[in-house]
Amino acid sequence: MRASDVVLRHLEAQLEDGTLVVGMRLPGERTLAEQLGVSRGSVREALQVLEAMGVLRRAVGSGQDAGAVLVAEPSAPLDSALRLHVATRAFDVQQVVETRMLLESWAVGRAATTGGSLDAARALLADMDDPDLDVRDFLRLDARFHVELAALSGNALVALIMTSIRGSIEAYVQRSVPRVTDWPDLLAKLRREHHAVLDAVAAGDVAGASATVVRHIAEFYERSGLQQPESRGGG
Amino acid sequence: MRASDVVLRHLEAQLEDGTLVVGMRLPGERTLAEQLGVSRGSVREALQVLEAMGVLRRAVGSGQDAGAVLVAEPSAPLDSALRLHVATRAFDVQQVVETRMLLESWAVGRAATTGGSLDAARALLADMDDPDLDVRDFLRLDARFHVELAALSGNALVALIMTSIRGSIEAYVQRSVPRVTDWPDLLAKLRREHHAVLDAVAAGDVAGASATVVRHIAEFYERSGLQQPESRGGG
DNA sequence: CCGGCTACTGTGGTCGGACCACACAGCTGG
DNA sequence: CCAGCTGTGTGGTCCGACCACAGTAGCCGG
Repeated sequence: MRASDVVLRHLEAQLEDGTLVVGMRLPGERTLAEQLGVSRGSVREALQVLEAMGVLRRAVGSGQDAGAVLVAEPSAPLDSALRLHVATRAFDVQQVVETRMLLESWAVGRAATTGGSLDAARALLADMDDPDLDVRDFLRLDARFHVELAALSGNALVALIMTSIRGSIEAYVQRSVPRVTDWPDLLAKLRREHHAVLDAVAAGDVAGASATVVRHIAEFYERSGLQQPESRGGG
Repeated sequence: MRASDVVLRHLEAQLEDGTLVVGMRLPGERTLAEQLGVSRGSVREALQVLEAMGVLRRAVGSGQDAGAVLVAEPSAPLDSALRLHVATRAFDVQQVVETRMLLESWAVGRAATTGGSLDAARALLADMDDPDLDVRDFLRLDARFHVELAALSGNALVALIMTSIRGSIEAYVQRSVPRVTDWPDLLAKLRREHHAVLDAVAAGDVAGASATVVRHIAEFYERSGLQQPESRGGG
């Protein structure tokens, strides 16, 4: 058992039994080290892992915001883990895209039945309708729009996985920009489809929303050269 | 920019451009520290994060297996991250179960169309048919069976998320054991349904496989008291 | 009495050095 | 030829020191 594992287990146990709750401040590194009988370096290694996992945030200085504060940022670890493992070629981009279609088609279908507020999504679409928008800015807004769609499902875990998936393939998408020959045409198509998806959600059309979003995603990846046409998923 | 971030970015960049590939050994901590102009402690903090992310494995001693070796264990980070964030109450168990139904129904549907070998899954079912099996051992085999189903979809990312989801709610499932009153009856039902799912997959019955597995999961969580009956997902 | 400047204190961030346990490689003596 | 010892490089751990930073308390001048 490594010393940093002792720290990790100690903190995880306190999280689980409610001794530590989100928003609370951890003791200082030196204090923690003395309490657990390990060196400050070992404490730091453990805290580094927890920070990477999105469980805490560290800040220097003094006052309320300083020190190690417990937070709940579950997207942080999934994001970097997916990115790292796409980098190690543990998955190919195609499987990631396939998973994205699966989750997103379910999410919009769910959103169509529950009927939360679509204001945020509509606002994003309005921003994206700006004809002077740079392609890369458009893609950034596009990512936020799709994450917003996932959030409308009401399932935080699905929304989180969607966010991470977008993040992990973000670099690939941005890199595909020069490969597309007719951006104006593609952008117009994407804008049409975005509105169609949101209209279907607003109308409560589950099947229509799901089908539209799957087609939308598949065709985008085909035209940007990131995916082979035959490998569609979702449903 | 923290010193450990310098190390992380350096290694991630080398992973991405193929300078580092899985199976390769990293330079020693002291060497890496000197190359990047940071202290060994900072290198260790970065390596600790990468190890938690399942990107490398560290071992003391000398020889081929010693040192920091690049691996691809994408399930490690998702597993601990999900567990940690369920502990911080960032998601409730119900959303996790809902996501599980979504992914697994898609996976068995996909398995029904692609038609890989079902031998491993059948072997697990044979083990689970042992009438002398302890309930907790049955649940362990059950977990492996469902992960195997997800793997049959051919999508490593979906299988991975499934594995992590199972891991994150494993403790809850095991804790529910005392609450179930009629285990023999429930076990018989689960066994019947497992065979039904696999038969549907073998027969290429996409809709049947998906519907069966969703019902199977939902009813298990209802009877074990982990989920409210009305919140079924999947599609 | 008030405002601004100035130490002071506690935080994380970083560094260098030292020592340990470990495991393999190679030498050495029987 | 083989057993055992020794050397070497690895990660694991600890210590002590210093830094930058950000609030806070207290001082000092107006």
